[in-house]
Amino acid sequence: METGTIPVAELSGGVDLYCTLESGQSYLWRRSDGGMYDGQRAPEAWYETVVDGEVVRVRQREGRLEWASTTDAEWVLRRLLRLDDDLEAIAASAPDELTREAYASHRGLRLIADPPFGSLISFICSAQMRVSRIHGMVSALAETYGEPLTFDGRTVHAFPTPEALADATEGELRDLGLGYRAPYVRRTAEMVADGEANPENARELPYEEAREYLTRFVGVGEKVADCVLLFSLGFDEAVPLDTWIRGAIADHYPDCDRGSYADTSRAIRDRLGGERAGYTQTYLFHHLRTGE
DNA sequence: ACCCAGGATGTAA
DNA sequence: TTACATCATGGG
Repeated sequence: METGTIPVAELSGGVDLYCTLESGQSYLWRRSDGGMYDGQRAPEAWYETVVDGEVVRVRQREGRLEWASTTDAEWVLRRLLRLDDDLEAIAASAPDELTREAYASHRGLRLIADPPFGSLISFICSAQMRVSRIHGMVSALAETYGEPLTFDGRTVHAFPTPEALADATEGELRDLGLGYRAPYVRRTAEMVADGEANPENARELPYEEAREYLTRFVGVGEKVADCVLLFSLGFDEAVPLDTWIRGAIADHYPDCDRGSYADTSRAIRDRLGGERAGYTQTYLFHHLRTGE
């Protein structure tokens, strides 16, 4: 076991592990106390995930991030949690009063950079679901089809491989509570397993082409594609138009409603800060959804 | 019982 | 291109 610490004071704008990992961006972590996405902070609780077969565990305590892992995980954490983003500058770029309030209310919330396949399946599951249930569904997938790894006397499940999910039957997935998303997950996993397409391929494309590329996966429309681009592939300009953001547009940016997804997307992207509108969107989503 | 949740798909015009 | 019905499931 390797361990280390990262002083929060060294990070521009700090970090808040709870806001970052329980704001509906990532469903690939689990909290060691069993709870998560219940709206309750668990001070000093460990968060665990598996990346490339390595267990990574992290918690926030006494002004530091403490980590423990099967490998030297500091660079992994810096990449996953985007610890080198200049959060102070990003928050200072809030375009209006509402978004300033959102940034101020959730200091330390960082965008995450999840592994693409897990992010893709997570957001296929997210259709018409509450965040706590999405996390439950993804956890069920991991426990059922993911490789179990033992670390420090505990069992942690990796997110399933495309092959493992492609081999699942629709009925099995429905039994896990996926509902009508079950065939979407199975068929998309099959596409990746067969090499027909891969979410990684979107990384090299211009933003709107990348979004179009991802919609070839079954169960992926423009909104889910934007989530994968923003929360996994580093497209900070992506603004997923979900029910909460559409509500914000109706209440605060009515002139940005242009009818179609693509046109509304361009308008709200310009309004929320262009190249990093997605950062602002993520704060706005968390701010409005939690009511804090 | 009714409504809603980080929507997508298939069909019809 | 846009409009609409349909799709599961659990929690309020």
